[in-house]
Amino acid sequence: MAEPTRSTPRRRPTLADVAAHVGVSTTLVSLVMRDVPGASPVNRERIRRAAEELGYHPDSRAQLLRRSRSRLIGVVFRVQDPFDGDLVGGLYAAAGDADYELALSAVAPGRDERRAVASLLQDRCEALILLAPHSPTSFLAELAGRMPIVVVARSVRHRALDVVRTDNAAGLHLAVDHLVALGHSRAVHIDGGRAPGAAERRRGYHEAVRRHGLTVSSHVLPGGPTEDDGAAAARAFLDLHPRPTAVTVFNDRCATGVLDVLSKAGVSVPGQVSVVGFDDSRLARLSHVDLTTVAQNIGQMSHLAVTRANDRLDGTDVGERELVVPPHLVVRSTTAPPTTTPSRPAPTTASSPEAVSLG
Amino acid sequence: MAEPTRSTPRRRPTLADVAAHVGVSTTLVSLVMRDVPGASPVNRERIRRAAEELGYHPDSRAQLLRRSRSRLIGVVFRVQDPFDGDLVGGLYAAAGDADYELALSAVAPGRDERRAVASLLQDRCEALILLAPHSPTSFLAELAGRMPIVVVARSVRHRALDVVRTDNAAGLHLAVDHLVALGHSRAVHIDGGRAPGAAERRRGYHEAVRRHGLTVSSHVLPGGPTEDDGAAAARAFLDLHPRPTAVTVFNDRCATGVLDVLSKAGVSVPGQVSVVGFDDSRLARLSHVDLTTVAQNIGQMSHLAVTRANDRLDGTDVGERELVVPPHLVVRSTTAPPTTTPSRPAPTTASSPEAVSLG
DNA sequence: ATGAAAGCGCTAACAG
DNA sequence: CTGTTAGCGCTTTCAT
Repeated sequence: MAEPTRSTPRRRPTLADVAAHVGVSTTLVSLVMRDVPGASPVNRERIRRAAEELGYHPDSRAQLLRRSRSRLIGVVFRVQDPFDGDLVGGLYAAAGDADYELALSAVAPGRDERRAVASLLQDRCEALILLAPHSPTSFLAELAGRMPIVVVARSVRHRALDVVRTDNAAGLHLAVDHLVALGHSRAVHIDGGRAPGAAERRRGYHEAVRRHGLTVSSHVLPGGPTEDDGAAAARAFLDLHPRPTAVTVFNDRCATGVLDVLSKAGVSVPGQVSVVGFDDSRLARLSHVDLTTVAQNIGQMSHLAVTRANDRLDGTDVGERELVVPPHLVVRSTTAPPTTTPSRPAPTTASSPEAVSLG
Repeated sequence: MAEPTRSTPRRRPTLADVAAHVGVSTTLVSLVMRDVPGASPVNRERIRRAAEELGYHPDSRAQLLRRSRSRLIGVVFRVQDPFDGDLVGGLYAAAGDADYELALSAVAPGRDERRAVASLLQDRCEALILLAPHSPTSFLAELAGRMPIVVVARSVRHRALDVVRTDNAAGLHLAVDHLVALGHSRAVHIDGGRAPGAAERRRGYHEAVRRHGLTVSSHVLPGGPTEDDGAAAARAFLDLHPRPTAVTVFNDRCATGVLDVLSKAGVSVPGQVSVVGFDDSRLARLSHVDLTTVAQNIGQMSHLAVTRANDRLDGTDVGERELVVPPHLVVRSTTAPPTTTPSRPAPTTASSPEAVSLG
């Protein structure tokens, strides 16, 4: 009878154990475990079998210590953020393709970015990918003096930092174009406050609105990145007069808060108001939310981030430090043509006669 | 002029570099860096300064390789799950207190639990904490033959596995007690299907309902762990006749879906229907959701998981393999007394005269 | 195709 | 208080 409840597991087997078990040198075992040529098929097979039997797993610490390169990329992410979660998924895939391992370090309550980075520094990562970091640029720049740093989803302008981000302004162009094409002429943007990307999205909204000659529509309601921010903004929205028929929102989380308040207030979406989000997060895809939204290309962003880190490590000469990825619009069920004919521009507010121009 | 854009960062400094820079032995530097006694204040200071100046960070791979113990605990978590996110936060805190480091390995689309575990196995973790794993028990048991395994938030019964979980049944007792105290007598439970914990919560609901002598109320509507599941269940709920005045839901995500559909259907919460969730996730705390819910004690669960791993590693004799943590009720704004007087028990269904007993 | 030996950066004896 | 030495488990020359 075996003793499966043994509380002191035996020492983990080493290369030498496997070698001794088969009766060959550690060198040979090393070759086989790494799948590199230089061992006879016979030995290869015997060694494989022995490793399996002993439950041998190579010790990555020792490997890393010995190898010239660690092929390890550190990733700092916010353990609570769904968008970061998606990105991490993409990064795993991209890293695998480029033959890198990932070391994850979370930012959580009680664990700030500095700590997350410090732990990665000790792990011998060759480069760092930081997801939407909020550390001061000076800190990021200092880091970049040590190793390649790729910042994702935050726009930092520094000659030593690589950035991969979505073209936020373009995203709002898409959103506004869509609304205008549906026939909307009175829109409002609920912004993201000081959140990363908020300024660009706000700017994109203004540009698009101006381009279409919408006049009264340039309202921006203060919002923020969270559901609560959206809920608060929606309450302000309900007081607007005349009430816009369309609203673009900083991100999906915020949009969710907006939708909830509208729903509770008896305002139908998209019947009375059309809503467009940003991110195409899991949230937006939920069947009962089914939010029209601007999708960030997570796969491509992940791929670019890893590739850029790799290029830096290889010393490949890359051009731009900033990689801007175009988003695309995902039309779902929160947008539709406005039902009421747009009321005439209130004489109190509007000065321009061409209130609606369909682009 | 410095060259801050230098694309080939210099080799990272080693203990020997620092030692040479100060003119002492590596041993002394090692002592100082680890904050252990045995160096003169003068040298201590000089070494600290030199390390800082050179930007020295100890190489954790080498440390781990040399030390007898790694004091590293591996954590497998679902990168998408908000509850796992909370737990990871708690685990960092608990690990810090017990002087352990955490190695994170994510389960993501394209990266299953086996891979997540395999990578941890190579990292020389001494023990593994698995958050709500879905691997077969046989796999977990096999793992437990190698090293201590602590399973969190899933009930696995195996003599080699430690489990830390919430008392799910007790949670539903709390929920039902609360509803009954408010005066409800017709309730329904939207369950979690095959999700971990769902069966226990369902059982807890039934027990509580029976204990209170509620008769008609034993309905259970099929649901699931996601918002979509909740939305679907809510649509079924709306068709119920007579409509229950209270509903307990498998978890907060599912409850969110329920709330949304009710809201869109013009059913007021808590006016016409009271809703209780489970988890006390961030979702529940959002001001516009403000969900009454059963809170899992994340801090304690994290603490227990780390402590248990530690005890196993120390060979401390621990009793129970299963640690069951009591939840508590957080009353927010989705529960209130029923407004309509409970309709008399329909003679067709009810046989018991004491339809409502207030505990 | 295979093996012997050196050494990655660090810590743990053991001297002094 | 400080230095010397050995070796953690592995990969890498360099032999054979």
